[in-house]
Parts: sequence; structure tokens; C-alpha cells
Amino acid sequence: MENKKSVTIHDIARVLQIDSSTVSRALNNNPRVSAKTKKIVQDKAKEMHYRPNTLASNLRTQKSNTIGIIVPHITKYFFSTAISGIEEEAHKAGYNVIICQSKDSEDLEAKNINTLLSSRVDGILLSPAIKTSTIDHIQKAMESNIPIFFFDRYIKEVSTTKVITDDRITSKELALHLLSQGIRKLAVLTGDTKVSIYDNRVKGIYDAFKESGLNTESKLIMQQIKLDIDEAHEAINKWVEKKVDFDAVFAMNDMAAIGAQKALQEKGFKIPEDVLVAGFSNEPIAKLVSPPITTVHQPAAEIGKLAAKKIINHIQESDKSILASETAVLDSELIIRESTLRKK
Amino acid sequence: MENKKSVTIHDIARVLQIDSSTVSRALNNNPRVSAKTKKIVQDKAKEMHYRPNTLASNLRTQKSNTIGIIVPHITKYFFSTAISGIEEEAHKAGYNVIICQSKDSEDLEAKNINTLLSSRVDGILLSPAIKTSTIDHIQKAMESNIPIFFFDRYIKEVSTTKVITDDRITSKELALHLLSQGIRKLAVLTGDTKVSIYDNRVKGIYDAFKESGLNTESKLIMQQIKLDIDEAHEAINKWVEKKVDFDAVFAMNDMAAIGAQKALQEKGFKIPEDVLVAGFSNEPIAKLVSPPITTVHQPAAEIGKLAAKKIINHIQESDKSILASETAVLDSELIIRESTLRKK
DNA sequence: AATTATTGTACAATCGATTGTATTTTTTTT
DNA sequence: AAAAAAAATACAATCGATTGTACAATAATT
Repeated sequence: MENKKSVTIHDIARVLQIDSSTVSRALNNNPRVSAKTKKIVQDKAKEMHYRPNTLASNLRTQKSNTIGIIVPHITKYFFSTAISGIEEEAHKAGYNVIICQSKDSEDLEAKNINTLLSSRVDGILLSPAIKTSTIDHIQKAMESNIPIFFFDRYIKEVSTTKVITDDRITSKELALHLLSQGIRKLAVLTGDTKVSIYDNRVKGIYDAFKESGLNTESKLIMQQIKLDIDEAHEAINKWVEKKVDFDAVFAMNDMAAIGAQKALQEKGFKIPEDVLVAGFSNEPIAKLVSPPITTVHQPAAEIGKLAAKKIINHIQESDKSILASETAVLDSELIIRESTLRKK
Repeated sequence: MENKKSVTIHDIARVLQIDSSTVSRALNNNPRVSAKTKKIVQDKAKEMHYRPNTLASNLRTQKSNTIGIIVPHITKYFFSTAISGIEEEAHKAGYNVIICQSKDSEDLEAKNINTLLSSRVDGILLSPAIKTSTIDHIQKAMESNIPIFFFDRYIKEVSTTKVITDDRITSKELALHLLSQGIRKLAVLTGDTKVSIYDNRVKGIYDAFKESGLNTESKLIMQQIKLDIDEAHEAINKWVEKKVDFDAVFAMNDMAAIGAQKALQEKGFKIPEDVLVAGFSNEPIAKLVSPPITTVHQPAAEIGKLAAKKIINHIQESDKSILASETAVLDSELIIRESTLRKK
């Protein structure tokens, strides 16, 4: 079997005895080509199974109509949902997306950025890695003149457009809700507060304490962990064994909340009678465990959509000077479930 | 701010007063360039922040070092895990991936294939949409001479390499396990049996009945639904209301199993005392509900890795004639949990 | 019918990297 | 030191599509 080479506009031009530029214009519906010729060309293109070579086109036009996405983990529901949102908007506008995972590693993130820039993406939507401590690789990329926007997570020191949620506000709401249940002491499981989202959520908790006039010294304990089931499980176990007193757990994501709930139940605590448990992000699983867990719904798909819209806008805006970097904040929503409702 | 054009090998060549072909060879470590010149060029390239233009390179070399992936939904844990596996192997081999979602629509799937072919990916890994009834778009793509391999799901009528799991065998195992618990009647919630995976799982159940010498007429009922929480919930409710007799549910994915379990519990049935419940795929959530649900673990990451390896092998093999299409079957694993263990 | 305006096509350069061939420079051999 | 061999570099075509400019064909105007 010979190696079938793919059909080019030159092949079509040769067959029709016309110039390839005319073929190109005909296929792109350019007014300089007569309707008659267009029809002939388009028919022949279909007949010959012509498929435009995006590489060649992109090279010539200096744009790839592609948006790069970098997320920590595509297996996380929040991110895969956000990606879906980005994809949807991107496709609507005729853009493709390339998805990369940083696995929360700064190295990989830098590599991903490089790959995307080499692929000449028109823009990058980035939700930075937890471990991102230096911002060199991002700064350098921004010098290359292709826009990099943040979504969900962001880096304070980098000034660019971001699409985020009002974590701080909703975190405060959740904390107020817990306090309103009359708890003695709140235990918080947080992620690295160098990460914007965790920082904001913690600040929200302090806001709630301040507003309630409560003393964080005596009524709040906090521990930083890797926010997954196992580490949360372990952290709670240690607290219980050390007889640390608390009667509510606020974990900064749902997986940690589930791990905490499991650990507490194994130790014989009843949720919510003995201890309240709350999470964050509204993973589908949160409402399926027993009891269903109070959490915060973040509009992942909307974040993705908006971020995509914004960067596409930016790409297509010829006069870049009028585009300042802005911060779009989407509302998140407190979802109260059984796990934090004290029975009367 | 002027529009910074990116640095090309020609820019480097001009600065160094040498030919761009030498620059190209120096950067690619070609033996035709002296070590001294290589050093000079590479240093200068770094200094000038040179970044190769992948588009140009790909156009010239007629390969993109990119693999396209099409899955029904990236938000499904199984698929995002498989994608992670593919990515890992691909990156190891110097390939990038482009990920597309078909949303289980044949139209979108065809569009995705077209996009990928236009982007000149070197190969496509496809897990076909449920709704894929015609195979034209796949056949046509295969004519274009770029390999399309299946993973997880496949289409019988299309002969190409596939990487799948031994669903039928493990489904049979699971069914045997249920039968061994001494059940009266098994209720099966299946997806569209036109889809390979569901077809195989159903066949596995029949295998188990045959092996046990049991009559499927009297001891098995089956219903085809969209395998999600809500439809499963509804299906179970209807059965219960109609007083259909069964004391075990085998749902062909975990979400449906969870929906079924919820519905049964709401109707007052105890799991597993009154009814056994089993799912499929070992979603993380399956072990977190109460009671934890018996399921089948499918090695998603391994499937992805193997599929990636196979297609990269195929791409890099110059003598395509020796490559026949093959079927790799990976073992899946029965995971028995509380939901199907009758208390003695 | 001659001139101008308009429309449709063809020509040729270009995007940036790669690569076969030709040429120059250096090294080795006699 | 001249000839041959080897190494390093330069030249030029190419990948496929796009696009500004030039030219030809037709239509409109006088």
C-alpha cells in the first residue's frame, strides 16, 4: 500500500487548470472569486476529499486558532468541568484547545507553557500549580506577547486578567453558618495558603469570626495538609487521639471533608449530632455520602466559559492597548446539607 | 508597544553571519555541524530567547508529534484517568496530545476526527460515542492513512488495534459472586448494548447463568437506561412500585449503582440484607457511599498507557506492512465490598 | 467603437524550519 | 607542495496555504 499523500489546493488547481490562489480564495469564500468558480472548486474539493492543512494555514497566518489550557489535574471534577466550559466557548468561536496537566508541579507547568508557546497557541488559560513559588516562567512567557490569563487559581504577583470565584465571601458565609449552629470550636483543614484559593477561604473564616466578635485563639484550630481523603483521615485521627476538642470540621475541599467524616464516624462520632462537617467545591460525591456534606458550589463550567470568552476577546481585539487586565469574580453558592444541620 | 515578532533561525543566522541551515542543524545537534559552531549557535539561541516554531517544523517534516484523543466525556473519572495515562506515555516519547470530547454524539465525534486530521495529528485514540451507529466517518478517516486505534470502547465492524478490558470475564465473575450469595432474582441495569462494553458485560452475565445452570427467564430481568444516578433511581422506583421481585441489582456502572442503592434505601430496603447492589468501573465514589459498593476495577491509566504505546509504535514503525491490527485485553478486577455481602 | 471601470484570475512572495546538493574550507595522504 | 579525502558550511527547494500586486477579461460609460 503506497503512502497516500493528502490532497492540497495545488492538486485541486492542477485538476481544474486554475491557479492555487484561486482555489484558496474559492474555498475561503473570498469575494474576488466568481460564484461559478467557487462552486466548481468546492465541488471538486469535496470530490477529492480535500482537507485543509491547518499547519500550513496557521504558519502563514501566524495564528493557530488554538487556546492552551493548563490545569493541575484533569481528573479533578472541578477542572474537567471548567475545561468543558472552555472547550464549548472555544469551539463556538472557531478555536481548538490543547489541554495540559501540571500535576501541581512547577517544572511541568513551565514545560507545558513552553510546549504551548512552541505550538504557537494564541493564548493560554492557566490555573497554576500549588507548588508554583517562582513566577519566572510565567513572566517570561508573558513577554512573548501571547496572553496568559488565570482561572480559578491565580498568582497575586502576576498582573493579568483572571476569572475567579468569590471564595472569601462564600467561605465566610459557610463559617457563619457553622457558628450559627452554636459550635464550641471549629477545626479547619486547609491546603497550602500560598495558593490563592486556600488563602482566600481561610481569610473568609477569619472574616466570619471577626464579624461574630469571636476569638479565633480559643475557638479555631487549623492544620495545613494535602487535601485528600487519606491525609484528612489521618489528621482527624491524630486530633481525636490527642483529645483535641472541636465539634465542627471545615475542610477546604470535599475530598478532605469526606476523609474527615469517615475518620470521625469510625471513631464513633455521629455527624452532624456530635460534629459538623463541611467541604468545598460541591463534587458530585459530596451529596452521595452519608450524611450528605455541606459544601460550596463553584460554577466551574461558567468560570471556564467566561475565561475562554475573555481570552478570545483579547486575542481578537486588534488594539491591545485598550485592554487592561481585569478580575472577574463569579458567585459561588453555599449548599447546606445534612452534615452541618444540628437536629433541634 | 510594538508587536514583538518571535525569533527565528534566520534571525540567529543573520546575527552570527552564517546560514540558517547551519543554525537549524546546530540546534538539532546534527553531526554535519562542528562542535564549536554548535556551541556558538546554541548560546546565541538561548540569549535571543529562541523558541522553535513547531508549526513550521511540523509542516516541513510532515509530522506533528501529536496524538489526538477522543473520549465521550472528560469529566468521567475513567476517561480522565485514561487520558492521564495516554499523556504520560506520549510525553515520554516526545508527543503531545490534543483532547476532544464527543459528548457521546456521533456528529461531534465526526467533527472531532476532522479537526484532528486537519491538525495533522500522527494518530488518533478513540473511545467511540454511544450513539455511533454509522461507521462512515471512521472509515473515511482511516483511509487518510493516519492510524485510529480504539481504547476501552470499540466498534466491532471497524478492524483496527484496540486496547480493552476483559469486561465479559469479570462481569461473569461478578454475576457468579452475586449468584453465590443465594439470590432469588437478579435485576440488571444496562446501557445501550450496541456499545461494546455493555454488550460484553451483559454477555458475561449470561455466561454466569449458563455456567450455573440457571434459567435466565425466571431469575433475570434487565432494563436498558441511560446509566446515571437519576435514571437508575427512577428505574428502580418503577420496579418497586410495580412490585417486581428481585433481590440483587447489577448496574453497568457505578453511578447507576449508586442511584439504585439510593432508591432502594429510600423505599426502606436494607443493603445488603434485603437487596444486593453492584456496579462497574470502580469510581472513587463507589467505596465512599454507605454501604460501599461492589464493583469492577478497570485499569484506566494502564489502558491509556498501553494504547499510547501501541499507537506510537505504529507511527514510528516504518514498515507498516508488518503491523496487523491486534486486540490487547487488560485484566479488570472484581472488588467485593459490603453492598453484596449477605450477612450470615 | 473607443475608453474607462469593474470583476475575475494568475503570478510570486511569504510564513519558519528542514534537507538534498553544491561549494568551500580544512585535514590527510602521497 | 600538490592531490585527494573529509569536514564544515552555504545554497536553494520544499512543506501547503495565504495574500498583495499584476494582468486579463468582461461590463459599463461616453
